[in-house]
Amino acid sequence: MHSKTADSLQNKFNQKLLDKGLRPTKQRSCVYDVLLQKKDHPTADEVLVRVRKKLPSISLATVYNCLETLVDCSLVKQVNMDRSPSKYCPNLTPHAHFRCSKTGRIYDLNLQEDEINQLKELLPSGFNAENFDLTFSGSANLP
Amino acid sequence: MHSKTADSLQNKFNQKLLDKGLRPTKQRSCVYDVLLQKKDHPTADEVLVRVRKKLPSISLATVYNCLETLVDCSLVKQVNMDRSPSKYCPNLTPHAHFRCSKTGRIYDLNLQEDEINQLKELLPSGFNAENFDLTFSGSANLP
DNA sequence: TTCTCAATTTAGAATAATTCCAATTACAAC
DNA sequence: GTTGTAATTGGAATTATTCTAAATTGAGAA
Ligand SMILES: [Mn+2]
Ligand SMILES: [Mn+2]
Ligand SMILES: [Zn+2]
Ligand SMILES: [Zn+2]
Repeated sequence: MHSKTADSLQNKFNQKLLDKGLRPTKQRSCVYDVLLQKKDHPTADEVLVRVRKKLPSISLATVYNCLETLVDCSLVKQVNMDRSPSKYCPNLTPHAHFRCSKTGRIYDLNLQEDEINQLKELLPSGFNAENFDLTFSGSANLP
Repeated sequence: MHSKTADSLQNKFNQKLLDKGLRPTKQRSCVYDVLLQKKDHPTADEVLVRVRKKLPSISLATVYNCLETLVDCSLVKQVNMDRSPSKYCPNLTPHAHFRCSKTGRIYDLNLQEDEINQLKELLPSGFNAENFDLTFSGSANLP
């Protein structure tokens, strides 16, 4: 597969916001860019620090507002683990997460369609899942 | 299998606490009993209300302390969903959760050993999971 | 272009779950 | 019974997030 161009991502951003009657402001755009540039599941605080490199006067309230808007527009996923601060992820494909207990680093584990079907087979009859949340934790020994 | 008697559960409770050099106090015992009596994943606030039927002067701080102790002793699991208050569950067998979006009710989905192995097969090599957290949400249509 | 006005941003206050703290109480061992 | 540590308690503190009300922005109307 080809990776998305900056332009096609920009178009997707504009489109999804306009679809909901919302404005593609520079704050929203910058928050979204920050998430695309380093896909490490930052918290709102970390997003604030990164966005301020471009928009030094943006407020934390606005970062929270923008993140909520991006989640509502299905441009970003909100990721919650235990009771730690929410993290944000621009990977919209169905995926699980792995948190390394040593480093705290979070990895995306992309899932194939058949793997998702396997997951849903865990449900007894009568249960109809629209969503799932799967997080592993342990140690990652990567090359 | 036979279900555990009240006595054998009492023994397990005493044993696990004593193993860690902790006292099986009436507050800890009562919090644990409340979780066993109605396995509906109550929050700390809900546990407080139930425990006060037996111990009217117990404090919320003590409920939090007791729940933390029970989790540390592997008598109870702490269950977190999104950013809602922590819930507590005495089911120690590996299981997933299903939250009905209509009623908010939470169901345990017990998993067989082979199903757990299936889950761990989702991990690429280099990832070693000690734990997993699997939560479905959707609508439950039960008989 | 200027005007208008709803949408957005902003700073700071408020909220809510949880943790911390310092004082009291309980209780096991001596 | 005294002592010493663990546990409980009420209230203060913490922290992530949401709310509020005022200022700013910017797209479309005039
Ligand atoms: Mn944060
Ligand atoms: Mn609660
Ligand atoms: Zn992710
Ligand atoms: Zn459970």
